[in-house]
Order: sequence, then structure tokens, then C-alpha cells
Amino acid sequence: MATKKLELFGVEEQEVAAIASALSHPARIAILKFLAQKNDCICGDLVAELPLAQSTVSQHLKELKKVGLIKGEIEGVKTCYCINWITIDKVIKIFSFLFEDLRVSHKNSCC
Amino acid sequence: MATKKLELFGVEEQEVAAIASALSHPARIAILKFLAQKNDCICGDLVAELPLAQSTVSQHLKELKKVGLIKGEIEGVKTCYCINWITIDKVIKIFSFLFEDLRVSHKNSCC
DNA sequence: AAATATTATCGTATAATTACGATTAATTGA
DNA sequence: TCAATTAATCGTAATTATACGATAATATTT
Repeated sequence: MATKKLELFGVEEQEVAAIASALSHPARIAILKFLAQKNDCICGDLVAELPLAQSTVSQHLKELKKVGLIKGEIEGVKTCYCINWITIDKVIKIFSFLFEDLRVSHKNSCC
Repeated sequence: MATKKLELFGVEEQEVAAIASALSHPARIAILKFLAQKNDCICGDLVAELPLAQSTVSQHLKELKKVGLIKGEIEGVKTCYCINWITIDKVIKIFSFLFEDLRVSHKNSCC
């Protein structure tokens, strides 16, 4: 009964919502900030930094990787994570477009 | 066991996450776009526009109102909704700050 | 080869989200 | 007053998200 009806909406709406979902947990924002600061780091560094279990951190990393906000490169037994700046740029553009779109269509409706 | 540990993170992380949560469903993006286009409208207009039941639309409106992205003014038996542009401005600033912050701390870590 | 280190995945429990129909509350119109 | 309109809320079901411990998988070190 409560199946998400995501597919009934436009592609832009879905895209914005998907990005927003990835950013909708403070742990994931913290991960992005930490990665930006350190340039890159391994999972263990994040586990040491965050008040969460290793498996939980791993789950959040997976979520960020899913939308391409971060990249993970396996280096032997470790995995080196870093921000995917290309996606960050894309995200900035998508949000800018949304907010600009809101403003423009609002202006057009007013006179 | 799976209680959200939101409070264990910084205020900025929590703030960004809360806004992102409000934007994390395509129906709510669609509502914002529709409101911007029409300037304002009543709940019933949105129900006619979206592929969702009246109670579900009402729930999404509540979610958007919670973070202040929209305002609802009761006019007799109807409720007139419109976008709160002040909050939109604030949201733009918060996102801009986040992405700029990521970039700046990244630059600082690299040389 | 055996022990260690690191991370992903599995299983599971709890909580939050999404959705709907039914009901309630409040105002307007007949 | 009574019916109709409108929207919020309640109750409920299903799905998704969050979190953890345990385990598995892989590579490194001894």
C-alpha cells in the first residue's frame, strides 16, 4: 500500500529528490566535510571520527557512492575514499537550476 | 536500536540534513514548483495536480511547512498555500555555504 | 601458513516515511 | 438548520532507513 510512487513524477523532480536524499543525514554531510578537509581517507579514519559503528559508516559511504558524490578506490586491504568534484559541480548546478526555476516561474505568474 | 543519532552531529550538519530531508521526495519538489508557478493555491488544486490522495498531499504540505519552505493561510474552509521566499533564500545560502566550505577546506589541504 | 588488519556484507531490530481510507472539524451555502 | 465543501488528523499497512554485531572476504605481515 505504501509503495513509493516516485516514478509518477518528472525526471527533474526525481533527480533533485535523489540528491537531497543522499544529503539528508548529518553523518553523510560530516563525511563529505571530512573528506574535503583531508582530501582523501580510508574508512577507518571516518569510523574514528564519527560516533557510529564501522558497518554503519560503511552503509553511509555506500549511499554517497550510489549518487556519485564520492569515489572509493580499493588499495590492498584498505579503501581510499574521496569526493567526486565533478558530481559536486553537477549537484550545485541542479540545485541552482531548481531555485532559479522557482523564482522565474514565480515572476512570470505575477504580472 | 536504530534510534537516529542525529544529535551527535554538528548543528550545520543537522541543518543541512533537515532541509535536504524536506526536499527528498519528488512530490514535494513538484509542490514547490507548482506553488511558484501559480503564486499560491489551495490544497485541492495540488490534489488535482498530483497523483496522490488528499491525505497524502496534506502530509507532504505539513512536511514543507515544518521547515518553513511554505506558508499556509486558512481562508474560511480553504487553506491558501504559498512559498516562503525568505526561507528559500536561507536555503540557497546554506547550500552555497556548504559547497563553498567543501571547496575551501579541500584547497587548504592540498598545498 | 598463520595471524592480523581492513572493509563489505548479512542478519536483524527498531524507527521513520509514505500512502490510503475514514473520520473529524470548520466554514459556507441553500 | 442542514447539507456540502474543504482540509487536517487518525488509524493502519507497507516500505525504507538507520543502526549494530557478527561474519566473510581480501590483502598484508609475521
